[in-house]
Amino acid sequence: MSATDKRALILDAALQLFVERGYHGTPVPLIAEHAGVGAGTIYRYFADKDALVNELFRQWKLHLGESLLLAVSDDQPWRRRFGRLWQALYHFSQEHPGAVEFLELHQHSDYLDDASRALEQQMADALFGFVAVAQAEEAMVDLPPAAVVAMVYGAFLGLLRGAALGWVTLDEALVAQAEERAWALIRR
Amino acid sequence: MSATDKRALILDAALQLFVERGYHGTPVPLIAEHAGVGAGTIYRYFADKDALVNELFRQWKLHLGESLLLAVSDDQPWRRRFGRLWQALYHFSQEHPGAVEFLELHQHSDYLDDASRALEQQMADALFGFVAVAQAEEAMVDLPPAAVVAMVYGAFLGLLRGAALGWVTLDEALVAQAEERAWALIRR
Amino acid sequence: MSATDKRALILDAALQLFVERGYHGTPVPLIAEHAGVGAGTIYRYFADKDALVNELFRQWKLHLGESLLLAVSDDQPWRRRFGRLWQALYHFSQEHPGAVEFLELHQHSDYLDDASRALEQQMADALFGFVAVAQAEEAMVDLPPAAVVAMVYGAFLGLLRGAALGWVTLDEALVAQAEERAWALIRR
Amino acid sequence: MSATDKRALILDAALQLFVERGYHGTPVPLIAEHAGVGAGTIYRYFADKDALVNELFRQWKLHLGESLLLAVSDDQPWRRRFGRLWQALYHFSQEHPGAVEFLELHQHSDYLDDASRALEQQMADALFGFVAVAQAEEAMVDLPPAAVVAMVYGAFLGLLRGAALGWVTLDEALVAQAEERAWALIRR
DNA sequence: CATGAATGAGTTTTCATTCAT
DNA sequence: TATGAATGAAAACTCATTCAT
Repeated sequence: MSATDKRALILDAALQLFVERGYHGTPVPLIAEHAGVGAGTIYRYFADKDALVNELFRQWKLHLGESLLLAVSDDQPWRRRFGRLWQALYHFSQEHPGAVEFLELHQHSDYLDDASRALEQQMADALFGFVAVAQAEEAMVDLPPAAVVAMVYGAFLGLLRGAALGWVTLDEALVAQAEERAWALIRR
Repeated sequence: MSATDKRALILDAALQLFVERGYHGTPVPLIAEHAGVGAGTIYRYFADKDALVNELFRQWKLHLGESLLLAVSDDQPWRRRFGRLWQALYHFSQEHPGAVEFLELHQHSDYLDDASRALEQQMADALFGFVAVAQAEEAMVDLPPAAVVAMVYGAFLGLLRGAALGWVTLDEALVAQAEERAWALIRR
Repeated sequence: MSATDKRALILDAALQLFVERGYHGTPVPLIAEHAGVGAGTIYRYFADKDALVNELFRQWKLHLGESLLLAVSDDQPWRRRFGRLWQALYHFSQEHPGAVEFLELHQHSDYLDDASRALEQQMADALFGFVAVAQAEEAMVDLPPAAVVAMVYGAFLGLLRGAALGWVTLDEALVAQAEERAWALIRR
Repeated sequence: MSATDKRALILDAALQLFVERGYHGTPVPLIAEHAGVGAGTIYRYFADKDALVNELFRQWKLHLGESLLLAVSDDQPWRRRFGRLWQALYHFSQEHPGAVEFLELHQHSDYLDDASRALEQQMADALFGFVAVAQAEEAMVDLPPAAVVAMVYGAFLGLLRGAALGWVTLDEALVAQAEERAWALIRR
């Protein structure tokens, strides 16, 4: 097995466990066990547990950010661009189970370092900018862009959480309906 | 100081610390320090740390549930009833800082006991029922009730999170606008 | 048992173990066991193992320094003052077994902090000053004061080491003879 | 590179590191890194870390012993023989930096094996014998031979330590003066 | 009742040693 | 033969919980 594989196994195991049990609730040896490696091996790839969680955060934040930016980059009507964003979010959450939930776990955390916080700010600013442009073209409701993003993203996270709790069954049909409602939330 | 006071001091300190640092990230002696009591004293009021967090969960879940049910219990037009619900949520979050955030921290947690989970289910069912009735009266969008609740509650939590991160300034005006948009999200 | 007692028990146990096994060769739980306390207790009195060894170093460096300075502070002939110094060193080493050896373990150590090093320098300077004054009065050989101190102190440490290895039996008589020879080493 | 070279590289790296950080404070992989070999390679030349340190000890103990015995083997006046011993010690310490210090690190160590201890005893006995003969010829002070060796060797080590701490600058001139004083220490 | 010093089980982290390449 | 990634046993350190005061 290559070193890259092992690193990836560790990150994957950590992602699932952090989502299920939280950062402080997850012992490093448990991550190792789930990754199928020795406990000491984790410290060959990450300086410490903090470095691991920060790398995980940045990896998924970047990955999600790229997916979302790609979705809205086309020159399309705003309704269509929003639809692609919403679908990208959905498909990302399905293809990378736990990743979106993980990114939300850590909002106020003591263990996120400056680089992680800076990246988070950058991603947020990109979304705020997207909303601001739409507002300038009178295609989106005139709330502070951060509030628009917060509500839409919050609504999506609500669905994800509902699915995790077994209250909602997320499928293409429901997500399409939800997209319609989310658009109603923000369209002018 | 009465015993009730001390119990309340402990619960209040625990609430703030759990929100800031998470359950596993908060040492019991730190709770004691913030509460202004001895570490041993906590164990005179709660069997262990698990019992404390479960009691806290149930206390606030009940409190929030009562506030929300009270808000929608009047016989009013649905738009009005939704508005009262939204405002109740907002005022609750302002009057009890941390409580709403705390309740969301613990969705999949290992440490919530059966009683807490049952209570959570009960509260959720009450909200789902509210939505179902509104749908029966053709006042609300025809999504699964759980999805409606998830999106609206998620949107509100998004605003709260945005406020905590300093991205949004929550005030009466913004919350009223947000209410309007949230209604757009769910109205038929 | 008072907190001071426990602190002293820990310091005493650490002194003996560090002399026998070295700093890095002594696990904290072993210190705890020898002190008759729990392993966690050590961390109530000392921030970490480094803080413990530094405190130990400063305690004995100060104590030894006081004993030596007291010995030479009287206004006496130089031969007599040296004799008192030598005897003080001997009695200190007998009354506080391990302390002198411990102080010599740590000459180039990574774990001594700035305060410990500063104290060491201060004690050394005091001895160098003592020699310089004796030289100014033409009572002591005209080598660099540091060299004089190094040789005399080294000769004493050699005896101590010889005693520890069972090669020499240190008693009043031998120490008195050795004092005579050490004076021959440095007198003008 | 020959096997002998690699073995020597490892021993040299270990010598310096053990002097700087102590045996227990020196990780094997660090020795490997300083030696420019792989960590696993060390175990092709030495059974384990203990075997390495014992081999190092015996190598330098033998080497130093030979140098000292060579120095005193000539049939010369005792003052002259002592002078050659002292100079041999000095030159050995300069030509093999760290070696003399290393030999002193390990006086009471748990990790020295029987062979190393026996060798140490043998070297000591040789020196004691040298002193005993000198005493028999009434050329040396009538202390126990071990005490004479301990004081002289200790005085030399003191200078070495003083040099390492930057308190003394060891050069030919100082060492010659120090030799004079050391002789004063032991001559009848 | 209230406390906080004490503790040992549990956590993070290190490192001597092995072994597949 | 040489390597260095991998490991698990052991180290440093934390913290939920107890109990003497």
